[in-house]
Amino acid sequence: MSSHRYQPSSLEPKWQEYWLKNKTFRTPDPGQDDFDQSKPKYYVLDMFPYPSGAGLHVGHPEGYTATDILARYKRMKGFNVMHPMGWDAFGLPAEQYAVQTGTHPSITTRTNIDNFRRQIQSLGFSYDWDREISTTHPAYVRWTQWIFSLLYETWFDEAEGKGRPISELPVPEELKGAQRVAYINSKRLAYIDEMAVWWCSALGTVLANEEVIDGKSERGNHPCMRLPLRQWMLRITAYASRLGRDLDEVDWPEETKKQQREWIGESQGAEIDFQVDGSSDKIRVFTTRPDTLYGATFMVLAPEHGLVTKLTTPEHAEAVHDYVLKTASKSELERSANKEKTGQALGSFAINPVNGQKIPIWISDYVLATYGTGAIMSVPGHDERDGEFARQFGLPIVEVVKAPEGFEGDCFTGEGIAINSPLFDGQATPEAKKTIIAHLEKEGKGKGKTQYRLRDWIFSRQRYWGEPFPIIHRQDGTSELVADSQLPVELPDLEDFRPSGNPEPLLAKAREWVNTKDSAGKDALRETNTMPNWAGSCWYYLRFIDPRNDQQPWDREREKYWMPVDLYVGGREHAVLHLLYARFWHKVLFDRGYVSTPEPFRKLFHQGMILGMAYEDQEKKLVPSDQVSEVDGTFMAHGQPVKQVVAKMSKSLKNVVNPDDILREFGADSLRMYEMFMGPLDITKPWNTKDVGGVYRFLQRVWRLLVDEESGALKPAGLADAPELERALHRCIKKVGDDIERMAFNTAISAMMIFLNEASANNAPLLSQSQRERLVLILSPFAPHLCEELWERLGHKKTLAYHSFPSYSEDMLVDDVIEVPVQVNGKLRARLQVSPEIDKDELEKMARQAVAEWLDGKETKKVVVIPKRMVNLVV
RNA sequence: GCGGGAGUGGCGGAAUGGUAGACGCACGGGACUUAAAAUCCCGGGAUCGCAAGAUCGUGCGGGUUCGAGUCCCGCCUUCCGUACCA
Repeated sequence: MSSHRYQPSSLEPKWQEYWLKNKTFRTPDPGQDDFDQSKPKYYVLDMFPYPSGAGLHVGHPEGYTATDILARYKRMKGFNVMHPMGWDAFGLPAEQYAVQTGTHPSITTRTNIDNFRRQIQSLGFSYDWDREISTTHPAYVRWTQWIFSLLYETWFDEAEGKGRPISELPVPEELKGAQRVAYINSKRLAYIDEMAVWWCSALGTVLANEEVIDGKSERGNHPCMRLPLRQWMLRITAYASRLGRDLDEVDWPEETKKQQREWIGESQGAEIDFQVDGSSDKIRVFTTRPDTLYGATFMVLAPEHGLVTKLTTPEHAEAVHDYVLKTASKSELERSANKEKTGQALGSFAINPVNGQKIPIWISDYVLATYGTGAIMSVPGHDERDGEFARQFGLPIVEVVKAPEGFEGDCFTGEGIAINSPLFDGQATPEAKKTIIAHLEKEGKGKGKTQYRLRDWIFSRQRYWGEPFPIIHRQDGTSELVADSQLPVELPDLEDFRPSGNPEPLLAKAREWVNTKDSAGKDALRETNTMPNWAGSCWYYLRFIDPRNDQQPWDREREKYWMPVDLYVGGREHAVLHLLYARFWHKVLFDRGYVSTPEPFRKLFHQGMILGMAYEDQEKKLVPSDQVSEVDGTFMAHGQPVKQVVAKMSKSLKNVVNPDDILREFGADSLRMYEMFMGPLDITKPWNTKDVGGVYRFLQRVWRLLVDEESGALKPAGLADAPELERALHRCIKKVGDDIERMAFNTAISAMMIFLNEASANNAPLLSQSQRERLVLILSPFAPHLCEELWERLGHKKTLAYHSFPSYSEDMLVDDVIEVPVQVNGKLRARLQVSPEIDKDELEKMARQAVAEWLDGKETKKVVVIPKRMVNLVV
């Protein structure tokens, strides 16, 4: 056995230590001595991880390797590269672990971070570790609270369409004292409101709308219910329009932009007031089809609507009460699963503002309390749901839009010509909308309105392991911010983290902490809610720019230089949550002059999910991998054959791949290479450990090409660049560079394998010193440990990380002889070896000769000759 | 229901409208070895044929084109997202 084989286990730690010790990847900032202003900047960011107890899984290194290749490549291309890593470490798992074991979340968090850092460093990523941050660190929490304070001190000026300091808010003069305070509070971007929110008793907290799916918590899948509670809210709706519009300006996947647009859910329409018959009450509705107002034959309120009790007549009271109770007890899932319409008449009537008709008022759970005004005008002739409801309960249907010829179906929901609408009969839908809106505005009965699906962000949680609010409640019922100089408000120590089962925040138990003084020195109480764990990730990309600044969240000059993030890589699961919240905070910071760009992330890329192998028995049930064995090429479990399929990695299927194991067997460079070689970065793909051997062998062959395995000495180099290899190398350099730029890492690796195959073929000439060096350089972003080692052995004293990426010349890309296919009637019949400079007529002549037997005696109708590509003869 | 991807060998995948299956895995054969591992070489889309070769072939059916995996129309399957948003 040769003693100088490629040994990642000894070579990789050596270089990881070297990089850390020499701070190879420290990034100088503007204003520092070693900062080079002449270079362009490149900020490449990973979505930072939540450091879970389970450690890294193979999905993490996928995105991290991609960004690392880009970071290393851009450094070699002469960019100042910002490439940081940190920890999104607040959140429920650490707290749930504390409930089970009594270990304080801060201890769990520290252990997990240490483990994550160790694992990430063992993969050789070129992060600037001097910029490491954790959202849980007091020096970070301080500025998260500072941004909250900024939100609290900002109001949204509709006229200017931007956030402004609360001190500039025009307050009506007649408002004094408590009224004045209440008015100001009602305009803040951070405000307290009582509203129906999702409460999850298993998690012991309320959740944001975005965190609840089908009535179950996104995390843990626990049932949630709606309760009216007093909560901190962030006025993200004020930015709805800009959050939608500015998506046009960023280079993001269309799917993601679309998801955000749909989440924001902008729709144009009108608000219309319906007078209640015999009462001064009005019911306000939102509709996107005000042109169908003549067809509104009844109204439907959400069961939770505030006027329900008041508008119920005594003879309907019992039935209405029953219906409201029934709705409240139904889970969201039951509500949406059952598409059959249910409802209950209230017994009272409203007046259709355009024709004075008396129309009945109903309640039904198909009208959502949380959208629009929680009430609708029902137009059963032109809305599917209203139509179903009307047929169910025998309510009148009036046609007010002419359906096109040949339209079949009960309900025409498209645009058409207005009929049975005296004010605008004959008008097309868009025109009719304008007419009716103008009419309603003149009468004071309605107005044009843009409605958003987006709700304000419920920002408080009742948990422990999150940022406390920098808020103090005074005795008189008013509140004040904790002074910036007093930040951060740190979490009190707590021993018992069990949820109380009621919506009382956990921090309320910390009596000594809660009791405090206000700025006037009077007894006061701290806010006991904590922030959701999105808070820390809303601005971490800004803190990376200036992570140790204790005077301000970041230096403005540095921010101007580094922002925006040039490339942001992370999973699709954050398409609406994190990415929308972060954009919102960024826009507020922009309006208030703290950042220089309206959008934080210029280009966004989602890596695909990595799935595991799984086995399916004949009943199509998945069998855990440890019960499966391979016998003569077929997979067997419990004596039955099973089929190999792909499925999500999960503990229960026993198919989770641990990067540590792969690393031990093949090394970090192979793991990196394999993750990139699996396929395109953005697609879902199955992990197959056997395939890692392929890239491992490739790296071994690179090693053997340069190093004598017997002696460990560098093999002799060729004296000059062998021309055929030189051409192949130029082609490879071009392909690798182009493919890195377009993030097609799999084909870049394939190109290097092709070059290696040529360079190590039996009759291949020796690589020259220059050729070896260039090979090492282009491979180095992918397999940095191996390449640093080879670089050193090639005689270099300094890291290759800042050496310029090899260049290629165009005329080296062309071969002396190329193969040109000849087709007859589109079918391949011959191949010609010709010079690329051959002229068209000559090529045609050669082609005719080559396929003479196919042309025999036939007349050529058409000849297509594409120089350097192909010849097609049509007979 | 709606929206968005994707369907190419045994598997992962590659192909600016121009030689389909690069590269890798697995598999088969061979070399080296006492043997194995490791390494190296050769071969693999299907069908027919001893072979040269021929025919078919990128989910299915049409179309555009000298030429379609790629573009257009209509389906099927599958994955992901979303769910009464007025």
